[in-house]
Amino acid sequence: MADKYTYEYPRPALTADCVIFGFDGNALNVLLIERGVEPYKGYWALPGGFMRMDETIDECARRELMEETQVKDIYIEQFRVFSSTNRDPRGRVVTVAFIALVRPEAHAVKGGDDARVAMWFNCEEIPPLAFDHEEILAAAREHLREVLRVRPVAFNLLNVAFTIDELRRVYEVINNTTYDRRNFTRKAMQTGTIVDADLPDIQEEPDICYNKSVCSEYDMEFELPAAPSRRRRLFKFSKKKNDSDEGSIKDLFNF
Amino acid sequence: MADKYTYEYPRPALTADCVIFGFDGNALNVLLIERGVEPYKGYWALPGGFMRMDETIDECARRELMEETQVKDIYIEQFRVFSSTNRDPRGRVVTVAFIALVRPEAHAVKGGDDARVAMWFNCEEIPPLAFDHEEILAAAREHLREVLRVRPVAFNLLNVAFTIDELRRVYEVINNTTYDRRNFTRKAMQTGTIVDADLPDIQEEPDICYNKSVCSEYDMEFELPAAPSRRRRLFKFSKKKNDSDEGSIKDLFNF
DNA sequence: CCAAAAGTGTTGGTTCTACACCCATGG
DNA sequence: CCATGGGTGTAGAACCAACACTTTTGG
Repeated sequence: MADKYTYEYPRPALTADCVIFGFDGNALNVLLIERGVEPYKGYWALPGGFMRMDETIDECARRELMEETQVKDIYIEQFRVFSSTNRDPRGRVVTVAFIALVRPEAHAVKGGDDARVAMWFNCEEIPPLAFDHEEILAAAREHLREVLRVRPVAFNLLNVAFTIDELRRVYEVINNTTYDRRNFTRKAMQTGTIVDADLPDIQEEPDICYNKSVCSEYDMEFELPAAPSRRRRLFKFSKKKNDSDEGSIKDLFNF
Repeated sequence: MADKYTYEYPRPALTADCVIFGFDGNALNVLLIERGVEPYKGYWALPGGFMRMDETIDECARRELMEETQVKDIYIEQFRVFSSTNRDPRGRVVTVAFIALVRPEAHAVKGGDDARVAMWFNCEEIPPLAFDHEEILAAAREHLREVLRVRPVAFNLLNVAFTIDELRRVYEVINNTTYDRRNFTRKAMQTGTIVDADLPDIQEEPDICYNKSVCSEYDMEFELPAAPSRRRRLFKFSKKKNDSDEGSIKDLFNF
């Protein structure tokens, strides 16, 4: 209870906040937590918490994420530090914001282990949030859009095996547009980023989490979708770049 | 001198480190500072420093940058937090890493105002660096490559008026490849991201710093390149997106 | 049986790549 | 006068956008 830690110069408190995105087959959702204490008691907020001295900020974010979702195999990446001097009424708190993408399997959220109430909200129907979390959320959606152009992250919002229409819907929701079904299908297949998932592939590797920096242990504790009753064509993500598309001009100036 | 600041829980120190990129017409350079004190005395390091309690981390980075380059109109953007528990032998220090892009005008660096020695290094010939700065630098180069695909940042490495070949060289150096001169020219012009700079354009706006989040005051204290003796065709950056290229399929899966 | 969703090809227009010569300038 | 760098066009190949009908499945 006593203030035990002293320093020569003032220091901010450091936290990690996670914007956890999920996809329910139609819309993009975000996991929020209801605050049980002041400040902002009763408001919804992004899950997050203080960094410990024996962990990195990424480990901190992953720990918070685990507490909320109970799922290991998750894409997570930091995207921005928020450090306005007045963003927390209790004092100087700097937060590192993360985005996390979880597969539908993890959508069943047990209330976090510290008795907080967690709930999924449609991205388009967000209640007022605590602190500057609305700003963080808006930045997260923008970041997700950008990163989707540069790295194949969409797959982390789907089960390992998915239909093309599910994938297309993810792209549509994130980019807030619509795509022609046939053209999308052709493009996705001929670029070689997805392959049939029916049979385990030759040259097998864990095809999970494609992350630049922070990368977790792989897990694969998922079960094949119970009884594929209808014969829908299932795909999975494939890392393979199919041709020598290095440094081609057509990728330039696509702002 | 006494330790005056006490907290209930331990807190890390928080710093901002800048990877300052410059372009000399041929290669990509980075501005480094020689450390005058332990630890890593005599090593080269990224410019950076501790955040004050009355500034954001972005203001901190900009302040450090100003001290080194004396230039205001600079593109700067945070890109990653580095927080390994042992990255600084003096204790727990978390750093927010930034990339900054400066125009050739700023290349003449006066040694920083605190008597530190600052020097430009070719990106391909970097000496051993202090702390984890080599890792930060490598991440910065990777980040620069990614952001170049998504936002028109290359122009911040050139004078406001530039030739197409200069622009092409910037792209080549960052992406570590080469482009056909004619094809690059055609693409750059027909996408409408550059326009002739000869005469001040209609519909004038300050065409500086194109930055998503952190954005500075504009300045424009540059002079036209002394005596354009040969008639080279000069261009400048133009924000204009020329057609309805929103949500087109061809931009997808370009990993 | 019906409604809803998934699967599939073609065509015309645009864009990409690969490639070589001329002109202007500076030395 | 020569060397260098900057400027410019075309033709064949690949890709993109727009478009409608059939089959399957679930209710």
